[in-house]
Amino acid sequence: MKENKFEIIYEVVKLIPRGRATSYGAIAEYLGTKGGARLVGWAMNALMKNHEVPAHRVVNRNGVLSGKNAFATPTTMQELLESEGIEIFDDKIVNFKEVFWSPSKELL
DNA sequence: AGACTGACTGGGA
DNA sequence: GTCCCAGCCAGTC
Repeated sequence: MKENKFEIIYEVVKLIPRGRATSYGAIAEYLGTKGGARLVGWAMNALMKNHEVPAHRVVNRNGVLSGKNAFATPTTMQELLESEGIEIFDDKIVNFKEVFWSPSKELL
């Protein structure tokens, strides 16, 4: 299954602090696969079954909830983020810059 | 095996 | 600032 990479992604996503959010590129960079940003998204797709992982904290570089459609409902992701204190407007994080969490920098 | 697609990103126009 | 093109890895047809 080669889910080894996905496993790392799960670990990183689960390590995301509450009220924070990160981008696919940040995780990809932490994994060492720069262009693997899509891979992260693909991993999230497989992560769907792993509801133990807060995938709602993972958004694209623009801070847009691009993967909201992967959740139970397109509004689930927004509801979860708002529930954690993150402000969402038009399916995108308002203060994304403030809630942005870099794994390779803050995690260390 | 070859080609297309996808929760993406970066650089150039 | 926005729009378009090319690159990346993994999975599916």
